[in-house]
Amino acid sequence: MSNLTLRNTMGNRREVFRPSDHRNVRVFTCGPSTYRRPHIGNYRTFLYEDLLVRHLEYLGYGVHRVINFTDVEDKAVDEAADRGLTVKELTEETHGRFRAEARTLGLRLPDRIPQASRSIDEAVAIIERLVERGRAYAFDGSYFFDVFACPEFGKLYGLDSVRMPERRVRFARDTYEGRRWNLGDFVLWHAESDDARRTEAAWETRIGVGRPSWNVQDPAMIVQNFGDSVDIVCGGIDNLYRHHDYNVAVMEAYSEKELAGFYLHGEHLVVNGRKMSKSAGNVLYPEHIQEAGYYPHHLRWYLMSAHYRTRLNFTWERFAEEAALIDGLRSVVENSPSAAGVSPSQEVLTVFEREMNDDLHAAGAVRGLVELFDGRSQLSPEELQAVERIDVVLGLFRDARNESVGP
RNA sequence: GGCGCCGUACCCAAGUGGCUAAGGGGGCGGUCUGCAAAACCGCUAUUCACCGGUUCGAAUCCGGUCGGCGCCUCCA
Repeated sequence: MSNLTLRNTMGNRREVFRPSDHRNVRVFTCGPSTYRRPHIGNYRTFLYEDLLVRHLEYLGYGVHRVINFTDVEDKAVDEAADRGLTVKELTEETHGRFRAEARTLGLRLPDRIPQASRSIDEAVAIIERLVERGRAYAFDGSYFFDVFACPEFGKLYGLDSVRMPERRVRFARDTYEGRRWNLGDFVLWHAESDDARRTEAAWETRIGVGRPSWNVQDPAMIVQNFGDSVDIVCGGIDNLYRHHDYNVAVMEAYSEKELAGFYLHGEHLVVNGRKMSKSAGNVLYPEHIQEAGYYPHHLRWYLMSAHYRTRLNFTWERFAEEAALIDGLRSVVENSPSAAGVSPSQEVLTVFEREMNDDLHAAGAVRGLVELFDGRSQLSPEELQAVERIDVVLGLFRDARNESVGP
């Protein structure tokens, strides 16, 4: 159906994309934290996922995308407890702001965003089955995943007996806090705590009173929305170690099927060569871009101006250059005469499809347009027609005739 | 300490085996202009951190060295 090639984190190889159903694609993407607001690096990840979904639709697939809120994880409970809120109230606050900012950036979101707090039954069912199969065990009201009952544990990250033998051996010998059997075992269910009770993040269930851990919330939402497997799992690179590999372990122990055909991981946005962090004081939010006099399309383009699997270094100097580039392109598009009934320029479509089918190289597609239109003041009606068609994916030009966009 | 990514001109950056190593910024020179700005034109890496290897051929592959960054704490 398409010539789309994607780099798959599983195996770290480029593979031709083929969903299990040749017409429909199931995409599972990790949503924002519910305990603090997303910064522009978070939005970079959501943007490449947005481009993935839009491009799959361009290629003719029906796409069922889930973006999730893991709203009962430890930090959400802590934050809610600190502020005297329930986790539900905290989630609603975050959710509203996220939707508003996403809309401004042109990120399309599903109408409904699943929440871990609404998939407790699925989480319990998963844990029960893992216990039945000897893959998980209870201790003092909590439940843990037994990594040694899972021979392939760590296969996504590469944590296997070939690459990290000492780690497996160490897991075999140690115990941790007298609770876990092995150091590598991870929690599936937290027994109820005072903070959890206070923030209403505890549920009475067949396996006890408590809440699902981060490691079982995604599997629960996958089961709730897709069943046993999906076509693509997406997220930021930091989700690879100890989140997606745990998801793989849990889901595959549960279903005895492969979780996903493809795993995509986006690299981080860094600022002046350093990772954004609260302690470094270099965290940038969309409002900082707005305050500097830029518009959402500048940020949207900037965040896609490097391939999603390469680290993007934010500097104001480079931001200004990229803003000038996209404005130049937009003004050419804006000055172009439209005409009904013309067929789109094949040359433009070819550049776009070549780049996007090459592991979603949106930056290459746009730079290809810049090269194609170099020195021109306007496009032919056929070229404009093509630009409008591919902009359904890129989302950079639609507002070219309407500058009233603003965060 | 372990694992991984990266190192292309003054700056940013594309390019992952083969025509003369994209592009942008900056700088320099020019056209235009009362002067300037803007715009446009031209110039700005015999070479891709360094050393060695593979190959007819390497920025691209392999080994090593140096340097930067990231991960190894529920951080997209």
